Amino acid sequence: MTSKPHVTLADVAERAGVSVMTVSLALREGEVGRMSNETRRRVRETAKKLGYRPYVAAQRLVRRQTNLIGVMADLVGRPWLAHKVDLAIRELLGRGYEPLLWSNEWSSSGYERACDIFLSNQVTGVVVAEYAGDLAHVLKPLMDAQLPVVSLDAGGRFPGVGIDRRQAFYDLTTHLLALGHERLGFVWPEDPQTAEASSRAKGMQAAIRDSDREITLSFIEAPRVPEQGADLAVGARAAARFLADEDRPTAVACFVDHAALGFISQLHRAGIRVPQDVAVVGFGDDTEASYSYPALTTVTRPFAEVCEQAMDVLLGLINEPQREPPEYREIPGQLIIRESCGYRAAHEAQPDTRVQAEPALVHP
Amino acid sequence: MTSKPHVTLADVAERAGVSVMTVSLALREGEVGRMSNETRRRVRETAKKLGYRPYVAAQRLVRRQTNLIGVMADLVGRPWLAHKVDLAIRELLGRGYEPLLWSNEWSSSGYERACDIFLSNQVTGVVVAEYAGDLAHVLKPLMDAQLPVVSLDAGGRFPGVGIDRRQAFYDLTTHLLALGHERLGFVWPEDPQTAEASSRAKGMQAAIRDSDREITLSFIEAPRVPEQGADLAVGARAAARFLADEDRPTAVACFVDHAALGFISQLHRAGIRVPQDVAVVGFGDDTEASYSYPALTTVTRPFAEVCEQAMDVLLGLINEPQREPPEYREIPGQLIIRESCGYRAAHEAQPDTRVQAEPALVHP
DNA sequence: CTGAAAGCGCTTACAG
DNA sequence: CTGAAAGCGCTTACAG
Repeated sequence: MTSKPHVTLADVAERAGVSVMTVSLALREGEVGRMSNETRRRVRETAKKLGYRPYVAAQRLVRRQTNLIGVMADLVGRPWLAHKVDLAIRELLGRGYEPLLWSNEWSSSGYERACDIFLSNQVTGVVVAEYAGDLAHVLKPLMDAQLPVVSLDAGGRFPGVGIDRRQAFYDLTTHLLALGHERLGFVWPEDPQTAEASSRAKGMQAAIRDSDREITLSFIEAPRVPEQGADLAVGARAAARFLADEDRPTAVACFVDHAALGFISQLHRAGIRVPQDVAVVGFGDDTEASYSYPALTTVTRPFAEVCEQAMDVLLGLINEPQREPPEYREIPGQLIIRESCGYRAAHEAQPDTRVQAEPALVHP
Repeated sequence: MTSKPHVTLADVAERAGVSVMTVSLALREGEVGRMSNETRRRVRETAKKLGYRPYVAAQRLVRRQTNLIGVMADLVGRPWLAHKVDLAIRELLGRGYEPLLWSNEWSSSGYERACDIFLSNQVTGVVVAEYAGDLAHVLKPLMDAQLPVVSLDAGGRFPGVGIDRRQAFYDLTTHLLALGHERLGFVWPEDPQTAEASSRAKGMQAAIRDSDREITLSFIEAPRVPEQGADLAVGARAAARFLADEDRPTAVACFVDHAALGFISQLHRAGIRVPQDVAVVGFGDDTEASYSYPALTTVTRPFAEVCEQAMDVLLGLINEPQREPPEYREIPGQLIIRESCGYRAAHEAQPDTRVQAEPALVHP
């Protein structure tokens, strides 16, 4: 109603009978000692009584740097992306920064709009939490502005930290081979990048090479349609192709847990048992993976470490711009053995069981 | 590197040989006609060449109102919350506002911090997308500042729009009763609110009353631990209680889809078939619901309508503050019949099938 | 059609 | 220990 609905420094100053400058100083945290305790106390009390809150737009205008960090991600459709962003933002807040979040589905312009918003808000750095094909090109405005950009498990075109998918699939494959499987499958979405070219496939192939055995690896690619639950759908579509195959693999690794869940649901529907007829493993250790039946063997995403280290990298870029930026590096996850690969009899296992041991059962 | 890394209006003005005022005017969208096309063109070209972007902090400071809307939610743990927030933000952007998102897990202070941030940024309105027990108390600072607050499916303590859970469970129950079930169960998390007091239970009881039959309804409450996948865990824990029951219900309605999925996975593990031995239904139509086995009978959340209408309410509160705020209202979802209630033989059904018809099979 | 002045709310120097 | 002055980048009146 009133034309000036908020309380300003000047209001507090007038009420407390001091200057604006004194109020500003009194309300600051660190600055103890330069001011009489009596004045400080009186000012703070007045500010509190009036419900004063500093207006950040004014603070940002006058300070040399904002404490804003742009965060680019897709929040929808993949629960673990929201989780990753959540952890990253907590790290930022813990270091005194504030997040300016932009999710690419919020506008049809997506990344372009994100860059606009970040630059118009004078962010001091940017976290890219989402891999996209032409990232380097799309983020050019940020590079032109010489903004520090960090990749949060979004590929190695920028300094940052990510998850080692090659290692994950190396470990999954090694485990499946130890169980006796000789015909492996790999489920992957039809993508700009082919299944063979993925780091996951390279991990599988390396494990096969290291086993010194005769192993076949077949790639099962299924179309990905942009929709809610796209990964589940990829798994379900891949199952149709798998079922049509005459010489089926006995063990299938899916590129993410949700694909494995979609894959398994279609096998069930076709009367094929997991793990008795086919072993299935995923990647990511999504919460659904431990509450499905059978519970999914998978590899964790070490987001906590990834986020912490990536934010360290970002702060390094911000605070020491003259230093050579570090290389993008990857952190390995942890193999979690549950029911879906047949390591334990299904009825023994608990949904939450996290076994880290040598395989005991051997597949035919 | 340079102490003034960004281009300002003054820079553009100097380069184009006009005043700051003229640049400001030339760069505005609507203001065509008041300025010579030649000047406008030259200024815009110069601005583009220099890479000028207005600094929003300065704009906000000088304008009477910001175009910021605070959005409070939990982004993590429940994929559909991210989806809801996503839709709401798209609505906001389409109406010329910008979102200032705060997720309650980002800080231990949660809501309190959210209010702080919103007020410090001088938002013109707030969307509350997350139901929490003591909401009215926690949001008091917002009310004190006379900010328009809208509930986005977050309960009726504020004007806004939500989903009609009572109707959803009325419809689910009516369907189960038509299938012949007489012993029903309702899975609910242990909560400040008891199962009996929930609007879901009221919907079930109303459907039972309206059926004029002798129906038993038992409440299966299970502890909820704050963790990733909490709803799945509630379902799994409820299953343990269900299995220990001597006189088990033949049909169980779970408060959300994820609880149903957790519930079903434990039944499978115990060798109990769904839907042959027990019918299970959920609520929400999460993507996992259509890709599970059996695919889940459930009720949709009409988030698109909810978000659109809630944002209309918010804009009404902002633009006509003198008018009486409208009542909180609820929109019904749609019953989606899939495999888990035994309506169709499991092997006939497709994961995506959305049948809207009278039940044909009768239990038991 | 264009410009000089004032001011949004705050902080950073610099005086006293 | 406290205050008056200048200014961050922009827009809103108001002159010419």
